[in-house]
Amino acid sequence: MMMSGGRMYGGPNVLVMGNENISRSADALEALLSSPVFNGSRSVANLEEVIGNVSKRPFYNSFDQEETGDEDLDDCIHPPEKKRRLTADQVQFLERSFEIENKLEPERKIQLAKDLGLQPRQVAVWFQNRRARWKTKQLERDYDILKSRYENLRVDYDSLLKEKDKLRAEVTFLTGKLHSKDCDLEAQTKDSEYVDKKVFPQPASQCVEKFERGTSIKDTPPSCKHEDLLSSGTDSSGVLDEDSPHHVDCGHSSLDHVNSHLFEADQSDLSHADEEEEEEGMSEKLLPQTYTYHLLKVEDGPYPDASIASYNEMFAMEDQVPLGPWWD
DNA sequence: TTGTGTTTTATTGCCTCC
DNA sequence: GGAGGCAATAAAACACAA
Repeated sequence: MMMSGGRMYGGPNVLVMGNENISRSADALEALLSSPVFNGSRSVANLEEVIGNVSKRPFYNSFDQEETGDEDLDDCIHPPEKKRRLTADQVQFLERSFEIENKLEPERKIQLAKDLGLQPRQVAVWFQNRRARWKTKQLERDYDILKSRYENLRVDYDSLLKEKDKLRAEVTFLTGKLHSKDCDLEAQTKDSEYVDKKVFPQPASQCVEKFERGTSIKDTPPSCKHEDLLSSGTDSSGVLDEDSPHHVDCGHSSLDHVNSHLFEADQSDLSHADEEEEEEGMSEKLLPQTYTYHLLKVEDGPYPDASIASYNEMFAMEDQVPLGPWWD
């Protein structure tokens, strides 16, 4: 006999009717109704009405077994029966009932118990355990659904990542292509512009100097550094030797033959330019856009600082997306 | 046959609701 | 405070490989 929280339960098939031991009135009523005294001739007629084909096998747990008051007394003296499983028919009936409604009202419980030849308490316990099993299954289903969704998202993410890399490579490729084209075009433009018109906005030395002081270039490419450009062919005043092959645009031979002309440009333009620079504090502004472009491209590509920053940011941000199974 | 893992039935203790 | 639900757990029943 076990007591808990004011409740009293007999063994699986043992019922003790002592009122002082039954604290749950409903259980007491159920016990009374389930007892052989009140329900000794219980049949499965109602069950047959509902499911049609019911085994005529006697239910192990029913009280249809021949019992007498003496046997009840024996149950008090002898250890209780071991628990027995419900028959397939009982389980089937309970399952159908559960499908209709997974909660059990007292009337329904008593009716089911009657129909199945069980104690109401057994029916209640079966429903309780059945709800627990259903909940577990439901959790498993939910888990599978979430896992499946996660896998789908992961696949999507991976393909997007690949696409991103592909696009990035394409950008790099096209950028390089654009570069070389622009450089060639530039060279041609300069050839025709400076050679034909004999116009140059400022001396190359000034040009380089402005780059050094400029705000848009963090590091002048090593091969195009101020020192490199001035190391040979410059006099103490920083004026380039007219015979020296100085290439602002590194590696472009098309400009080689005009350099001497370019670096001999009138210094008067420079003084004016300096004034402008002082006024606006913008060294780049005084440089021909093409020079800016060429010096930048050597190391950073053809992007102004802002563009480079945003470009890098754009890709860096995506690379930081954490990914990992949430259930690990 | 037996050891072991799984399923089913039942109990216990706690909690919420009325 | 009683009734009933639920989570955790015990224990019997069952399945199955070795």
